[in-house]
Amino acid sequence: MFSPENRFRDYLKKKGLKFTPERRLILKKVFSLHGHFDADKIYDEMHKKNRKLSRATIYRTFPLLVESNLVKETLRCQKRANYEPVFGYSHHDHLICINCGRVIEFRNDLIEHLQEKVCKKYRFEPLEHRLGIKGYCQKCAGKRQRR
Amino acid sequence: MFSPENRFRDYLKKKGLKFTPERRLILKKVFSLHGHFDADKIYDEMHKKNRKLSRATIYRTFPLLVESNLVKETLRCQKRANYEPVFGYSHHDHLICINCGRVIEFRNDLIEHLQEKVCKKYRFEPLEHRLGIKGYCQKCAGKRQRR
DNA sequence: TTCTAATTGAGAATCAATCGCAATTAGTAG
DNA sequence: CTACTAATTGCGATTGATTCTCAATTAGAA
Repeated sequence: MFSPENRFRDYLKKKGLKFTPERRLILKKVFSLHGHFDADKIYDEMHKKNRKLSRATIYRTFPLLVESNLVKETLRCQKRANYEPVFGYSHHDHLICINCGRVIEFRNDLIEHLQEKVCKKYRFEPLEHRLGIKGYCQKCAGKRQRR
Repeated sequence: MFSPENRFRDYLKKKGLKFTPERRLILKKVFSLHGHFDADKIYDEMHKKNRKLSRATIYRTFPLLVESNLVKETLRCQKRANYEPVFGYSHHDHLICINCGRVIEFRNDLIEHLQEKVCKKYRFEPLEHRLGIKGYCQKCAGKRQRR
């Protein structure tokens, strides 16, 4: 009963917006990629499959997906905005290579637990957190040494 | 003996670069602000004080300040790149109240340590990390309950 | 089936950041 | 101190991502 599409339809209806073929396609593509994506990625994938749709539509659809809590924007490492699905995926944090853009996902329960403790200490009620570590991945760190 | 300027001079000399008046001015401004800044902030501050210098020079100087470990780029959540000084400032993370905007700074060495361990595990060379927890501060959480 | 507000695509506009180039200059070597 | 040269500057043009404008189209309620 619960699927990204259902949630998206509900959200759109509640807002008086329409569930168009374009929005359905973008939604499907987003959830078929199983990972991070950006506007260009979606654009290219669509055009590869011969389904043309404009960049404007893609850029207009992303905020709706975020608002309906289906995806979230990740900490941006480069210039372009990057997203990842949240519906059906569990929480994790990121290592972001500032050279090649590679993103390594990790989950550390002890860190999560300590965050909760910090919140308790300050009587802070957490809703969401982001932990991003920027640096060089193994490959790029190696290349740097050799310079 | 150790000052941002000394460190910057050393860095520039080591790289065969020059310590120009423009670079000195930018450096001074950056460290007189005691907080986050971006290219436009520096540009405006300069022009307020009647010291004109071009945006290009500012954009060209920031990477040098980062490379010499005087400032760091914060993980960007908005469009424009944002920086903060590191020389003379100690690391901290943030609890951010999404209701009143209050920012609580905290430091937890165990979390820091665990982050290092994660990096080691993935052979990732960390340069900078940012942990932000969004939610409600004590005051605002209280108000919410009563609603 | 009708009607209307929402949506689309295409291209123009915007905004941050970078680049190319001619004129200038810091700082080293005499 | 002077000459020299590679680095630097400002300017304006350029790039690249994203947003906007607007006429034509369409989802979906009535």
